[in-house]
Amino acid sequence: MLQRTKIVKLLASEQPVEEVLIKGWVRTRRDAKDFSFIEVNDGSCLKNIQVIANNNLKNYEEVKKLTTGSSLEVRGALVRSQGGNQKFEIAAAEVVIYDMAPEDYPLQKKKHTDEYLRTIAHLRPRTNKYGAAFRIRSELSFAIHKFFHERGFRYVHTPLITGSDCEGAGEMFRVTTLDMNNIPHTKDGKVDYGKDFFGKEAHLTVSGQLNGEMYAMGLGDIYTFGPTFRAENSNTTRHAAEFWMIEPEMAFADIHDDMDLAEDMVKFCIGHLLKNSHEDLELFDKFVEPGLFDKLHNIVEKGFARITYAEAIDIMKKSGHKFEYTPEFGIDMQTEHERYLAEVHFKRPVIVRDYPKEIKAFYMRLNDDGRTVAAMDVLVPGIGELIGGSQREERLDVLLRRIKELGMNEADYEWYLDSRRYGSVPHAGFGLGFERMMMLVTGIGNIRDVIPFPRTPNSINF
RNA sequence: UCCGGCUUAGCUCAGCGGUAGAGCAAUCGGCUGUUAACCGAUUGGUCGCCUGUUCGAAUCAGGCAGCCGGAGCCA
Repeated sequence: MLQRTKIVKLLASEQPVEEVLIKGWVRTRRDAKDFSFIEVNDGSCLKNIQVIANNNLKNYEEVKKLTTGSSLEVRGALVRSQGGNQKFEIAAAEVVIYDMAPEDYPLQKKKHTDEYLRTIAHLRPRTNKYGAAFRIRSELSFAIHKFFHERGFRYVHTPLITGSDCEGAGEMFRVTTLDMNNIPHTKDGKVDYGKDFFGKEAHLTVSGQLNGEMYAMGLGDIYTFGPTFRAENSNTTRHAAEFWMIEPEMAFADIHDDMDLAEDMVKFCIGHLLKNSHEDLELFDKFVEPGLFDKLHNIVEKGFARITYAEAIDIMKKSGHKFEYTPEFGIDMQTEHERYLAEVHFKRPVIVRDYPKEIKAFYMRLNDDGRTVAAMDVLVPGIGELIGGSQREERLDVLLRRIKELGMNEADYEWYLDSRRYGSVPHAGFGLGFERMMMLVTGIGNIRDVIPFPRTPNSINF
């Protein structure tokens, strides 16, 4: 029984092969006098393989009707091509048609806009661009795991449903099994979550960090890589309600170890893609972001700039550049500031650290100056904030003081505080938005186009 | 959520007060080792929805919806 061969393997062949079997979808068909050229793609790579279907095939009349999008298998010989655009092609001995795509197949053999393809997100992986994008997405995921695995980090699965409604990273989606048309109430008129599935309020996670820290305190170096949910009404090209995040956490590490890890990880992943996804990346360098390869090589080869928040403010003040929001110590950095630093001033990724404590989360470690925290953001050209991280506050008394200052409920964090009560150690970590990294490496400008089925406000099709 | 723009054939768009157009796709035919093939013909639209102005609205005004971009929030 002849085994199916993936097209990527056939196209890499050095020699003709007497008999091969391929299965895939028709991208386009062109008729010649006594035969038909069929371009077949099976998703294993960007390129199609050209099939020569001669009129001596017993179902040639059917083959001549093959439309774009139809599915088939072809048995035949891999032979050297007479045409100039490909080394090998398949001289078909048998073509078995699985399914003929009717004339209303929505994908034409021409360029479609991203906006249109978003309306048929279930079919867009069959296009060159989206096929390439999602092969890259797969390869990038693998690179992330490879990077951490090689460094001895353990992969931890933190929960997606959480009982603490105060992780402090944005609006959360409620998880409930209560009947929305018949909600139970307590005596004082509030919703009685005691009758809900978990016996208390539950939400989808906005971050696995707090759980991740607990595992770093046991396993040393860990990372999470999973879906995250934010119910923010954000309508931008860089936000989705469901996205994937990578969150490493290192025990016995400070903010500088954290920055090193972030920079190494970004460089490793891009290096991996340059090596393993070159053909797919070429499409993006050619049609999506001219100069993409230069940008990626630049990131891998040059170090990231590293400055403090105070220095960043200073650079912007002295720049003479006109900002809509004037840079002053204490402000939260705006998109225009991040872009100026990464795109105009440094022209490469820049890590900003030591932010005023007022604009950062409670768990970030208070610096000796008493007014900044050991937080760091990695800003990259074109994207803005790619990574946000910090050294965590390991001193129980300082952490408790911060929780009080911010008016948070200490009782909600008892389990978290235990890590500071029993064998507390300096530790640090960060969060990386996986889709933003996808945007960085492909040049794709909209987060909706780097995630298979995007979820954004008012949009949950497919 | 705020600001701006867009919505006309399956797709991409033109038309901007006088009864709807192009290119591509599709369909049919022709030619051809072609390569987003080529040549010819045909099909295809209550111009997003509602209301108003006007003798007359795709075109002007108002409202609504959807989409796109920017901002905020952040990953």
